[in-house]
Amino acid sequence: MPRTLEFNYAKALEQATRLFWKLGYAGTSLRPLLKAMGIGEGSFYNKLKSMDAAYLECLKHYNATVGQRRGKALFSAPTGQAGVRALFKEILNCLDNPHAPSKVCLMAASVTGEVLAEPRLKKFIVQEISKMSEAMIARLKADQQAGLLPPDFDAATVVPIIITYIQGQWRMALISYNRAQFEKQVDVFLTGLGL
Amino acid sequence: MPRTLEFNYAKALEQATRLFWKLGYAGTSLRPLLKAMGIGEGSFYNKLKSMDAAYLECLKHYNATVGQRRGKALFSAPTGQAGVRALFKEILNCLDNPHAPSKVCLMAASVTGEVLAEPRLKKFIVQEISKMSEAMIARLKADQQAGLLPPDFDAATVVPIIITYIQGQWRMALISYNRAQFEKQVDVFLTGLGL
DNA sequence: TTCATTGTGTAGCAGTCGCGACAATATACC
DNA sequence: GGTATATTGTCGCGACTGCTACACAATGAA
Repeated sequence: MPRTLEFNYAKALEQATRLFWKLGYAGTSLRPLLKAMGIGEGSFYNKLKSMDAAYLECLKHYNATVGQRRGKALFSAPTGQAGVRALFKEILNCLDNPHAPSKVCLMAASVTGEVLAEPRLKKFIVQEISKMSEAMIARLKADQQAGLLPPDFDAATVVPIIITYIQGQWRMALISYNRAQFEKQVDVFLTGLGL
Repeated sequence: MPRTLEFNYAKALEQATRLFWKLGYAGTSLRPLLKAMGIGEGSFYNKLKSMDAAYLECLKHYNATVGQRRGKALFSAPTGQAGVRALFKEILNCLDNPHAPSKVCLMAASVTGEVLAEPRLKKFIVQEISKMSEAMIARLKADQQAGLLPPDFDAATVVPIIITYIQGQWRMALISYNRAQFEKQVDVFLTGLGL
């Protein structure tokens, strides 16, 4: 019965995601966003309701694409230990990608007072981080039960440390990034944790 | 020969710092800032020239007060190793302070695309971080020469890892903070690094 | 006192903000 | 074809952005 959507929603969302990724949540205003998406106010508010909602959709889109690759790196490795190292390799690949709108992961960039002030955004971000966290804990505990990690290895403590370190990495990369140095630091860091 | 400043500059700067700290660089607009400082446009632009310049002054003020306490924690300890642990304790104290405008360190909160886009702000931030970094390396190397740390201890690699972890800590605290957990994680983290 | 110098308040500029009203348009079922 | 429904572009609202021009007030030196 209704009229069909005139613009390519998937393509528009991808462009929106890239702009948010480049300029940040607070730094992105409506007009440039519309221009990047190639649509007008009418279409935007018809489909996306508000800026906040649009940002949330972009976060979901980001997680379904870039985030999914990280999950894959973590899970397709033979062991949890190898998975964690593969995850870091994937992160370094992102940092090396010259086509990315920003060095910082869009998710990590959202860990800010401004973004977290929106309850629905905060809920989603907290959810996604704890999802990743719990998955990592599960894999490492499996390693442990298989005898690949010592019995006194405390996955529930180590994983938050890793997540915290990753958060820091995204930020530090904004200041100065050198792959070789990062690789060495990651190795020393993980080795220290017994991984 | 000139007219004297009518308002208390130090007090106004303190208030400005607190507002920037609370709302962030991009989130703080001129009018509320003026209200917090208790002055008008005339006085503001006469003394501070621009918003960017004001933010820089606030960063300097923050470093001279809060930042200085962290430096003290690092340096007044008997050894570098103890200094690092004291630094983390100081950070946790900040996270526990209910009167702070925000959980995140103002400096760490400035490690953002938006802030770093301003060359003068970026220069200052990079400078301060590398100052802290080099000081920490020096202290740990002194420990090493005194035989308190093993000869293969690589301060130049370990210190950036610590800095990175601290950056991550400020962000993670925005999501959920529990002192006991953080303390345990810090302990495991530092112990893993040989500290 | 006179005068140069600087601080302060007011008013307003030109632009942008997110958002909604609205008419025109295109679709799909009857 | 008629009609209900949904998408689209345009226009503009009211509020806010950082910033500046300008008149005026206060100061201290001559």
